[in-house]
Amino acid sequence: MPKRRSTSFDVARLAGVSRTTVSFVLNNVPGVNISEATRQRVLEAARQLNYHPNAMGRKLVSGRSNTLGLVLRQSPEQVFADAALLRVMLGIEHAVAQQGFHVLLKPVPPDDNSGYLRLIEENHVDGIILSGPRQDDYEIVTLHRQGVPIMLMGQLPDSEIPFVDIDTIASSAMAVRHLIEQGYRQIAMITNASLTYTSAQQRYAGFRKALEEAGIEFQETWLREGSYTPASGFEAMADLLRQPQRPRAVFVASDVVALGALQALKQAGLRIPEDIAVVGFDDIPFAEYCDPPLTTVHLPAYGLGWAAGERLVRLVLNEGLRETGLLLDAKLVVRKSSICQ
Amino acid sequence: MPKRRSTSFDVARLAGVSRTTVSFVLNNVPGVNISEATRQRVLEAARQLNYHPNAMGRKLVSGRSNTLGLVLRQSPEQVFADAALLRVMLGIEHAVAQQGFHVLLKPVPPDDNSGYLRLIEENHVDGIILSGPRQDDYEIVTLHRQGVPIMLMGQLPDSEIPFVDIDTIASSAMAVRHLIEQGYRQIAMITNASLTYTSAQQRYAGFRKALEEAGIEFQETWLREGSYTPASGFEAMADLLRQPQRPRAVFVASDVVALGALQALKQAGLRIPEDIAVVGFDDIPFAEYCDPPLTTVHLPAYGLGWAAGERLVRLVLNEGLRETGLLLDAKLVVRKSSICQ
DNA sequence: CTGCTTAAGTAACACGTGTTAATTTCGAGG
DNA sequence: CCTCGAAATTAACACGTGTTACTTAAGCAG
Repeated sequence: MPKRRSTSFDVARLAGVSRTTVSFVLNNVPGVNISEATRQRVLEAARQLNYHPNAMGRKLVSGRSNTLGLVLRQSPEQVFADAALLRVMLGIEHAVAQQGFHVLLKPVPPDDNSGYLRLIEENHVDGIILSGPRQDDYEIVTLHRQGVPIMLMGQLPDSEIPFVDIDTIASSAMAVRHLIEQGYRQIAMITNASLTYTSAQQRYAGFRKALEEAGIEFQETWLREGSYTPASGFEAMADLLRQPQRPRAVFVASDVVALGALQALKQAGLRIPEDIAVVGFDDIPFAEYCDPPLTTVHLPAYGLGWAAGERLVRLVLNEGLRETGLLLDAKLVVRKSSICQ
Repeated sequence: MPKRRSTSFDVARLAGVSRTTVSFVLNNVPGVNISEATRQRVLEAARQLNYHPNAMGRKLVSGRSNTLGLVLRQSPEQVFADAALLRVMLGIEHAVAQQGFHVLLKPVPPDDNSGYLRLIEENHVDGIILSGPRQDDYEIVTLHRQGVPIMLMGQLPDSEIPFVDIDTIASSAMAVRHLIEQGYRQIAMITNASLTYTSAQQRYAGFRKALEEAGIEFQETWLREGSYTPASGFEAMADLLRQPQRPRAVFVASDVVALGALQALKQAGLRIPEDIAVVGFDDIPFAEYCDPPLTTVHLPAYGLGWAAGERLVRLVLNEGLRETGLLLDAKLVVRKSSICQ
């Protein structure tokens, strides 16, 4: 039971060569000549000592930590409610693990704008994936200017920072178009979050776009703001039902919020979709098991994470990107909540 | 715009002292005498150069990385379905961040038993939090024997490895007792996972215990195995309903699985809780917004994470633990699915 | 045998820090 | 003026690796 971890020096001594040779052999350095005999001797010695190069020493000299920071700017409540986040994380991890990178988790509450600076100041991470970027986040712009590799999940208007996102406007327009094709024309909307968030704005824009294309005029009184939680959806929907004129369909720009909205509808004694149709957004795992199953826009969460990770690694390795932004396609998943038989 | 990060050497030069003095001042080393004048000069120089000690160098010499690995042994599907995981993660992060530690995310599929060995072999992390330990996971036992700090989330029978968990047997017994107190005596169970998992076994044991205490004899035909997903719950419940004799209540040992079960009940035209009562486990955020809202055992996910993180840090810092295992209390959340008016 | 080229291997430096042991400074007591 | 001890500061080593420049051995043509 060897207490001390064995170093490259130990391997060198056992193999009867220099430490340099060990490094050459184990890293397969190209353009260096090592005889097959010594190569085998080194490999055998390394195996025998169960040698694994210490990451620290390696990092120190290479200047790279082979670690990426995943920074979550959402508040704890939002994080809890974000069912897609886990899939995003797995996507990131699988993508970067292939290149030998690791993922460091760093939640930073919205009111703390410098909490993640240390990660790169102290060289803890080589780059940052920022989930839920906020418009007033100047630090991230500064960081990007200084050349720190950054990948946004979601977009930040008027910035040159690379990002990965879905084509939100097109996707939400697709969802609303689906309702229109089903014959609905009196359509309300509940947003996923306050309209100060980029993503909320875009989902709203798609809604407006689809209405416009169909020549349907928008009812200002049929817009409500959700805020990530089922509770907010419940409130918004209850408030909507108090309006003199009741919409025939609702586009709720978040499945989580839609869960609350569904409950409000049931409490009001309304049938779905007979009395009022509902379409959500995100396709959380439970959307399929709602009552009724929820028609929604499938967010390719795993793919988003994968793309973000893969692209950030390219940035760190200085391989460059073809285009700054990448927009993935979302698909509409039609279930019972919007199909009036 | 200084391209190169400034080092402690730069600070030393600017302050006109040696690098050693800089280290002493910035680390507030006790028992060393530094005149107030030079102390201020060093601090000012550090501020002026925006100096932050490079984590690599620090780690190399201290032998500690100040990073903990969060290893997820569940399959991707399980991870997706595990709604509590995010709260656990946040709990861990908040607890260890207070002590200056970071969290590295490392999903390791069940069929890969050595994927996380590198994390500690290469000294990437100082300790490991293992979520979803498996019985056949010999590596973790070996690691523990070698003195690697490890904290389990969940228990591993016949092992001395420190763990954090809820008192699962008591908690699930509490849930079943609640049903019994409501007057139900014909109670079926759907497990959260295959009974090869410790957690599934314990939840089942609690079920049996509550029945026994109430003098109710157990019906072998009323037990079904779920496997983390709503789909598995749907199947299990549908199969249960095919039995000649129908139970009057069901204890589903996972809210996620329960969602599928609920749907199966509705498709069969049964009313909840009038025809059949349902109690879940975990209290996922959506349990409150099911139809009907689900009675369930509230898993203190954030607290579990926090405790695991805090205790692992103690292990890493060699502060020792009072007891190997820590059992947190879970609470029953009574909602409509089990209250027949 | 000489001179040149190539294969094989290594000494030495760099990375940025923490820490021990040694050195210098300085004031006071004799 | 000398000495001694405490206060203040630093030289030097350690951590474990990657990499450059250099040395040695060997092969081969002339």
